[in-house]
Amino acid sequence: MPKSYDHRAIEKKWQNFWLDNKSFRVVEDSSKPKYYVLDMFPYPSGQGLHVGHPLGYTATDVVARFKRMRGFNVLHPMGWDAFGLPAEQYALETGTHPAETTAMNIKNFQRQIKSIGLSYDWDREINTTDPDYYRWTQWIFLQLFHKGLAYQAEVPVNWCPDLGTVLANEEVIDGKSERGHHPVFRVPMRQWMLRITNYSESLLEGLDNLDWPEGIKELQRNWIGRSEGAEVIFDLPSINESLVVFTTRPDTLFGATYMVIAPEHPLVKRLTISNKKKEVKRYVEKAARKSDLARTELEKDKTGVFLGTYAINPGNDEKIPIWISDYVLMSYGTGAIMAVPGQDQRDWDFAEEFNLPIIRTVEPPGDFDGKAYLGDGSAINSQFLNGMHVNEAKKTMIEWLVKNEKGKPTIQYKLRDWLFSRQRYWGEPIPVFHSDDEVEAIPYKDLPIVLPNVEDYKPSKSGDPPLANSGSWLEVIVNGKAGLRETNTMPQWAGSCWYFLRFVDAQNSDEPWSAQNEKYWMPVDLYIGGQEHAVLHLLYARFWHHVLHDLGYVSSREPFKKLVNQGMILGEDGSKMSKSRGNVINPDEIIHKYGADSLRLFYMFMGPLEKAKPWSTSGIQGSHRFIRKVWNLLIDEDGNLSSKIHDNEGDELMIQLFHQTIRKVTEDIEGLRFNTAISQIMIMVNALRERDIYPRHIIESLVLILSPFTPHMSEELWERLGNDTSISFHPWPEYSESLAREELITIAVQINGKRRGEFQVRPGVDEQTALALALENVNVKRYVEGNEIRKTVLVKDRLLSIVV
RNA sequence: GCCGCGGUGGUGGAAUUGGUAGACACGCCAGAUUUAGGAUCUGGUGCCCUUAGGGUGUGAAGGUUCGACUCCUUUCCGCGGCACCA
Repeated sequence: MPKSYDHRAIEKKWQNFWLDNKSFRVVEDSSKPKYYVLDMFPYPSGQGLHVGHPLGYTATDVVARFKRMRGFNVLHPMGWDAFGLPAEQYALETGTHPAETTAMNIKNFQRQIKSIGLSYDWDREINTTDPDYYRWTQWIFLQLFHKGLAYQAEVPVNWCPDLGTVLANEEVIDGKSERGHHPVFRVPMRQWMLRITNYSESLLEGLDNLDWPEGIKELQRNWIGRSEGAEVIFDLPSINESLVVFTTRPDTLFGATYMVIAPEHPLVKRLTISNKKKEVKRYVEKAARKSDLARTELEKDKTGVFLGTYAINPGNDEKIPIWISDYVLMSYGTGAIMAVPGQDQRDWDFAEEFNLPIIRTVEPPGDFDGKAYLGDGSAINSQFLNGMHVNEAKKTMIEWLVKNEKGKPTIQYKLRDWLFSRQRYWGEPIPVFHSDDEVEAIPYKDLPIVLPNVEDYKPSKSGDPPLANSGSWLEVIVNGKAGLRETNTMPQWAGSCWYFLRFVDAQNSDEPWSAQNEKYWMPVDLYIGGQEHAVLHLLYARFWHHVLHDLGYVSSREPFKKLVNQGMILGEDGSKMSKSRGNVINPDEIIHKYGADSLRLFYMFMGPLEKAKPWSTSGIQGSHRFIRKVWNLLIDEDGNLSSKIHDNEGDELMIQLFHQTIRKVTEDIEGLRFNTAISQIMIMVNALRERDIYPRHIIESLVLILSPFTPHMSEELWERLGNDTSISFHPWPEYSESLAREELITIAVQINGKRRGEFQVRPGVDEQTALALALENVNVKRYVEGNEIRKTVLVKDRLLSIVV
């Protein structure tokens, strides 16, 4: 039997108490202000919780507990993002059904999460692989489909043979799959796409008013990649047609000395003269075969082929040669560019390689020694633009283009439509069927389309999904029309695009959520998760939310008001935690050894939430030591409440410190500055320990303000202090500004900018008195004596600066 | 290359409408207690000078100011993201 604090017994006791009493079950209550605090729900992997997970979870939990004590009605839910590759890969290897693996992993995650003492409302737990959940994921897909935002297209996709699936652009990194690093190739296939590009502007604008880290907003802005420019029409006399190019620099039109179109461009064949056909064909085929990896590797050397025909530069009616090159992408703009080597480095490189003319149209500064000049300057060699600076020249040229019907202003985005189908088994079936070459929606009433049991999860080499072999499941008759079900499934992102909406009404079996609950809870007030979801999840979820808003299903345009990214927990050696480095810390072991409260407290004390910080064994020991210190403050060696606790106001200094502490802790938790909140509590505990008497009201408040961080110990101490209700909903202590004020303050004295002494005085002292008091100090006197005081500056209640 | 974030003791970090740099904690040193280890308690701890006291110090260099971790200029280093997007 441990003499002092027994974290294992006490933590178990209160975890059971909270679960048995459903302490954190929340119901809508319009008489109370709401607060929705959300974690990015995890993918329940076989590895169990990583040390990184509980950091964010603890932060939201501290806020949730704090807000409850402040009188808010707090929605704090948890769920499982359980569709996805690993369970399916595991099934391929072992034959265990992904549903089985998933259930097992979820159980393990639940156990781990409960052992941290997180205050979730488990009645709202959700699982994206549950038909009662994905029924509504399918429902939302149909909303998109009926709105024309989901469509099929034969598109070049990122096909990954090793994974047997196509991947989204976002899932391909340097030509390899994000998961597993397998090579990825460009192959045309029939795919489902979501028209996220219709929402480019909306998604961009929405960012402005969000309380998100600037970095994440910038990342999304870059991803959307808006650029303003113009479309310019070039005539193609050889085929008697014209071709539109996009440029951000219409002012450089007079420097366009050749044109480049993408190798995949539909006009390539017709624009090629006969004796170039062979060469062009070879180049086009080579470009098509190139994986993304190869394309990036060959970044340095420009390649291309002259087609033998010409376009007419609308600015000066000059003939310019048309080339193909893989540095022009079919997927951006119009797949064709006007090349202006004088003002674009890529065009310059190409022009140098193939001896094409270079005309500068912007005067570079005298000392400019580079090649292409991208900066501002006066226009030259540009007829009516000459002398104008870039911005004015752009404007003038666009006006000219419009007037002469040679072009118009336009905006381009880098954002592409979202490839939404996967040739995999473990995902939501797409609720449509194919009949006579037509695709039709499954009626809402027939949802969910439940994923059938199959024996073979393996995708075929041809790219046919596993569901293609699922026999009678495929056959469907809707309104007398027979057809075959869609065999592609949705990507893993689908379930997480709306889970925060399901939480507001998790058990509703008639609709995905009720308008009433949505209006009450949404938007999410605080969303905490890893930075790795900066673009993918957060952009997709915002997209769906914007659509749902346009359809009138949600009341707010943006789902997540405030977003915070927790920093990574590094290994004790300061590098990324990984099995191969052998620096992985297992949260289970830490909780067993030091307790959940120690873990929570240490996480919050380590440093700023957003920062990456190394794990520290002596650090967790320190937190554990502090917890025992607090315990020993209240509970004596025999396990009784300390006899030093008295109904007593406390001495003046203690009262002052007490109010300062309440103030700082309150403000710091509000601002998510947990580390400094804890440090302030430590200061108060240290001060209390020096006293012979512990004023009861201060001790009670101490337990209260610690409770968001160390809820188990706080509940236990609260009970031992004689309370018979849970601390979790007890009102947060108030502070008094006047009692927090210092009676006597220390003012530092600087002479010529160097600190030479200090004196104590009541607050609000004026400059003359301060100077007089300062001069009483021997050391100060020494520096001032024999010199003339030229100037004094008094910083109120802080410092007096004397210049001699 | 471009964009974003960061650089403060031996370590994690405090402190920014410009106002006592290093709070709090870890570690370390000394002492107390203990059969020993551990635990606990007390004191010390940026660096340099023997002390009073002084010098110096927030990646580097310069600038503004009575006063700069904080503002400005230049520069170095680390981390994350994007990468032929016309």
